[in-house]
Amino acid sequence: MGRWQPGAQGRLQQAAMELITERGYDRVTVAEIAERAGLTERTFFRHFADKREALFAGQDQFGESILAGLAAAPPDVSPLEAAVRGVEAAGTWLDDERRPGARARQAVIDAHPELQERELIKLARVSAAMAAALRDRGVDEGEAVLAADAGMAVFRLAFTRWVADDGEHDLPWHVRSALEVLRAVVG
Amino acid sequence: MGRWQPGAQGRLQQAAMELITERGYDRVTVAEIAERAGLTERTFFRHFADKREALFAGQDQFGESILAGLAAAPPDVSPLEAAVRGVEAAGTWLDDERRPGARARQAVIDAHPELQERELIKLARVSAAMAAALRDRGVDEGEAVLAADAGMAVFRLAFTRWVADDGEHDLPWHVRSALEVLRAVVG
DNA sequence: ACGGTCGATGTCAGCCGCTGACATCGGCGG
DNA sequence: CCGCCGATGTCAGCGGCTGACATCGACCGT
Repeated sequence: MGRWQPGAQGRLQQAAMELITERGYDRVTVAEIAERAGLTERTFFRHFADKREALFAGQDQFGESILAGLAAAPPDVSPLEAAVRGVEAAGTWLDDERRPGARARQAVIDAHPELQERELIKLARVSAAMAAALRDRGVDEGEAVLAADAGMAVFRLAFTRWVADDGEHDLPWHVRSALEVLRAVVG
Repeated sequence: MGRWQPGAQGRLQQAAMELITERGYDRVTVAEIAERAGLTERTFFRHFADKREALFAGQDQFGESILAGLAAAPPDVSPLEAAVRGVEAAGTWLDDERRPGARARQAVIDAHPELQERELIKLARVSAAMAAALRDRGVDEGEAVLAADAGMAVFRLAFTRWVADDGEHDLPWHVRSALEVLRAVVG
């Protein structure tokens, strides 16, 4: 056995989630999170760039699965369809097993503006990456940006409904459903 | 003449903008901003909730002009058209005279992630307010959200192009232009 | 004119997020 | 067995932000 318990980062994430759900984000200090994880405040900041980030680790995989899904779309589909294939792929990553965790996490985020800010910029960066990928496929700049933003808007509505949903439909289903709503609104 | 020079808030905003463009956001302290404005750090925080907010005061008017524009749209236009009328109205508020200021401000924001976060949540709140206004008009929940988000996406693209534009077109023109792009992408 | 209230500001102490610099110490390769 | 490496601890310190209390000119009513 090593000098340290393994899984420091995971323990920090879990401790953060627990304490924040118990007391609320701003009534928990980083030192307390670290203490519950058996570490020091300084070590917390070696694993996460700031306090908020402890709740957003793993989001990278989410963004990558979207980009992979977009890249896997045939070259002849429309830009919007390609973007939707991306968020649909993320929908298979967020399967039913992850729904309770996603729900709890979203409740925490919805209750704290500073966490909403962080989530928004993460989504905006994914959207920008989608737009860049579409441009690389030869899509015009403006169309790429709007297709990516529209795809992300579809995802957000789908995700909201999936989180509120009691297991009747999976996330890809909600994505397709939201896409139909978008078509009705714009078309 | 009063005990204090008038326009404290405006002086703080100007001082913040100057110092940040000179040195960059994170190399300026609130105490320095306050000092240049002839005030103390504590007073800064009586005018602004936090350091970032000094660069976002006046945004309320922007959001209100959007909502006013939306409310002024005839009841028989489509939800998306109503949302676009809103952002178009904001486009008349951001006239040619304000373009240099908007450009400088946007350059500062683009250079600092924490400011981007703040901008994103402000736009998200305006979008949520637009969606609520559309719901009040009798629009279905999902359609309202997507129409508002789509309208905001159109605005963001239009604003980006307007800022980069050398005065050839005004913002409402860019809004209509971006809307056509959206229709091409989704339709 | 006077006294009292009000409101914007100043002052001060203090918490917390976050960082740089340096020390510690077990694991592991040579 | 030695020495390097890497995760962690320790410590000092800055800057954002807040609560509590003091200050003092303006304004209002008498």
